[in-house]
Amino acid sequence: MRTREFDTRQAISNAMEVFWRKGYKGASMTELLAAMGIGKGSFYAAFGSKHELYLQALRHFRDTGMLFKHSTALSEAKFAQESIKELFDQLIKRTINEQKTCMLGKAALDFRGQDPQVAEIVDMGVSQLEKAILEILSKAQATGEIAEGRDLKVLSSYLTAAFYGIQVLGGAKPCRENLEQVVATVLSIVFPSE
Amino acid sequence: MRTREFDTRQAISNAMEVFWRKGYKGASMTELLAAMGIGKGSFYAAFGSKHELYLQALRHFRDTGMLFKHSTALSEAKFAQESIKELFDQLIKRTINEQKTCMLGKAALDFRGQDPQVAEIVDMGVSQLEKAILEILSKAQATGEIAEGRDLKVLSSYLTAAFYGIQVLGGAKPCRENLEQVVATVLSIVFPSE
DNA sequence: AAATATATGGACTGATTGGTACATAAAAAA
DNA sequence: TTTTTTATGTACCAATCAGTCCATATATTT
Repeated sequence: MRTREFDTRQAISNAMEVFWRKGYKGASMTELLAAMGIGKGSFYAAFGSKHELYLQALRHFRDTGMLFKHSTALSEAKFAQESIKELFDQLIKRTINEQKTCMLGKAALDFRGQDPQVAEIVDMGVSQLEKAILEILSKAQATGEIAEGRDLKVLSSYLTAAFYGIQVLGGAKPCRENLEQVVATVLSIVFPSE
Repeated sequence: MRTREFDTRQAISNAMEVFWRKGYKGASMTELLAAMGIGKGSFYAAFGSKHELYLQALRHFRDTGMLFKHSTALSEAKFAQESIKELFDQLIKRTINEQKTCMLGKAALDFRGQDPQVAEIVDMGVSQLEKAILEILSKAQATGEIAEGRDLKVLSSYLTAAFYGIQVLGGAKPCRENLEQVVATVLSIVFPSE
């Protein structure tokens, strides 16, 4: 036996960064290998193919809280409105400053109806976001912050859609003020002011 | 002189379909030429490069009402709510049935901050959508369908964001019923029921 | 009808694509 | 220490990539 000289997790993480920035087709093996810091031999022994690596990178993105950082901290905030606001604030910051959008959302558009494996990962990821939001809203409903009788599942889908819509709008027109106003409008239906 | 044997506009339209389905990198010249029905010689004489063709395809998409069909009919509907509802209904239909999303939105994510030429076309296209929505809302405000004092610019940005968000959500989770509920939620803030 | 000018298709280019084969290196097991 | 087993780097592969070149075809102009 001979031990592996690289850290698989770290390699996937580095590859993810490349896929995130350049997309699947845009990322060449040469570039990926350079980012991972390994040679072809090691790569194909460990991962099998570029496509397989991409799936791993997507899963890594989904499972390491890249969608929204500090999700637990978010859901532990006192008021749901704060949590959700914070989620969108982070989103705007990333959209404007880092010019990065959710890798899963991009994958959803790139592979729509073409790759069942990608579809499953994306579906799970989006469901995860919806579920996290739903949990926040549920607590809020329990404490009276949100009125009884409102359909929280629909609301969390609604917020998820808004989450992605803002990324596309921000990609096309990176104007912070505009995005903030849109967010305020989005939230006004979840948390009416009067 | 020798006259051109193909219709430039038609060729661009055909190429657009390929780019629309497969993206920039995903569309090979071989495929594009086949769709356009011309040879390499003619192509490079007429268009110069793949990138140039892509820009033309994007402009074509933007300028031929691919975003939402029958835009004039939409804005001539009696009630704004009907028009906007129709816009989103068409969107859901296309998202679910044809699995096609707005080419400009995809371009915005694919090229964000990387290609100024693409950025300009996308920006114009999105502005065009916002403007069309704004016009509908303006008429609605004039007739009292929308209350005075509401910021229509923000509302139209909000609806545009929703427009794109629904495409991503629908790409990830193609469930018609869910999308319809989300649309209902989106519209409820623009047109409150009571 | 001859001259001109441009469109056309196909052969060809070098670079790059993702992926394979294999000889060697090295660590664990014996 | 020797054997075994796997990791590694490199040379190599066919296929495909976008793009060039050019001889030929064809329409317009004279």
